[in-house]
Amino acid sequence: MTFGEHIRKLREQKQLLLREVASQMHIDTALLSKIERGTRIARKEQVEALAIALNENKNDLLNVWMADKIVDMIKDENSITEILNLVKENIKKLTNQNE
Amino acid sequence: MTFGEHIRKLREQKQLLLREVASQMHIDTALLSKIERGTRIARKEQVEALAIALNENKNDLLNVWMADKIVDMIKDENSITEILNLVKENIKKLTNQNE
DNA sequence: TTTTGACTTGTCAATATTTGTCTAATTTAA
DNA sequence: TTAAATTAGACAAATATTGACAAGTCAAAA
Repeated sequence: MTFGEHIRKLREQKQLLLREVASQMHIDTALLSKIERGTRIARKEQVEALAIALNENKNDLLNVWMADKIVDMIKDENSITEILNLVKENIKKLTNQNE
Repeated sequence: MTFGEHIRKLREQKQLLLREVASQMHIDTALLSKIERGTRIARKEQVEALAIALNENKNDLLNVWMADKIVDMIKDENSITEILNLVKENIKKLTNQNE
C-alpha cells in the first residue's frame, strides 16, 4: 500500500473530509488530494502534521512515507533486489562503524 | 563502500587521473573530485559516462550509485530495517500486479 | 626551497525542480 | 438537479541542483 492510499484509508475510516484535514495541516485541499493520490509527494513536516491531524503514530507514518519514496526511486529499475542488498550491506557497514 | 569510494578505487586501479576521466565525461575535474568524495551526487548520465570512461559495466555501476542514494536517504533514520521491509513488501505487491 | 602537477574547496550564476495556491473542472451523494 | 467534495491544470514563487571558475592544499620532483 502506497503512502497516499494509506492515509486516505485512515482519513476515511475516521470520516474526515479532505478540507478538514488539509485545514489542520495548513495546506490547500487540492494539495492533500494530490498527496493522497500520489501525484505529489508530501514533505516531512506535512507527514508530521498529518499524523497529528489523523491522530496516528508519527514514526509509523514517517516510515510508510519514507518507504514510499524509496519505492518510487527504484520501482522502474531492473535489479531492485540487487540494489536493496547493496543498501543493506552498506547500512550494516555504517552502523558497525559506530561500535 | 559508497559510490564515490567505489569509483575512486576503480580509477586508481586503472591508474587514471581525475582530469583524464573527467575530460572523457565532459565535466570539470573539480566536479568529479566532489563526486568521488561524496560531496556531490552524480547524475545518471554522468554515471553512464563514467562507466564508459572506466570501462566498467554500466548497470553494475548504476546499481551502486542508486544504492548509495538510498543509503543517503535513510542512514539517519531510526527504523531502517522496518523501512526496508516496507519497501520490499510494496515492491513485491507492485511486481505481482504485472502477472 | 621553488616549482609542478594532482587534487580539493568555496562560491556563484544559471538552470531545473518543487512548492503551494488559485481557478475551473469533475465526481459524488442527497 | 443541486450542492458539496474532490480533482486537474496552470502558474508564480521558493528551493535545490548544476557546472564552472578561481583559489587553495599537498606531495614530490627539480
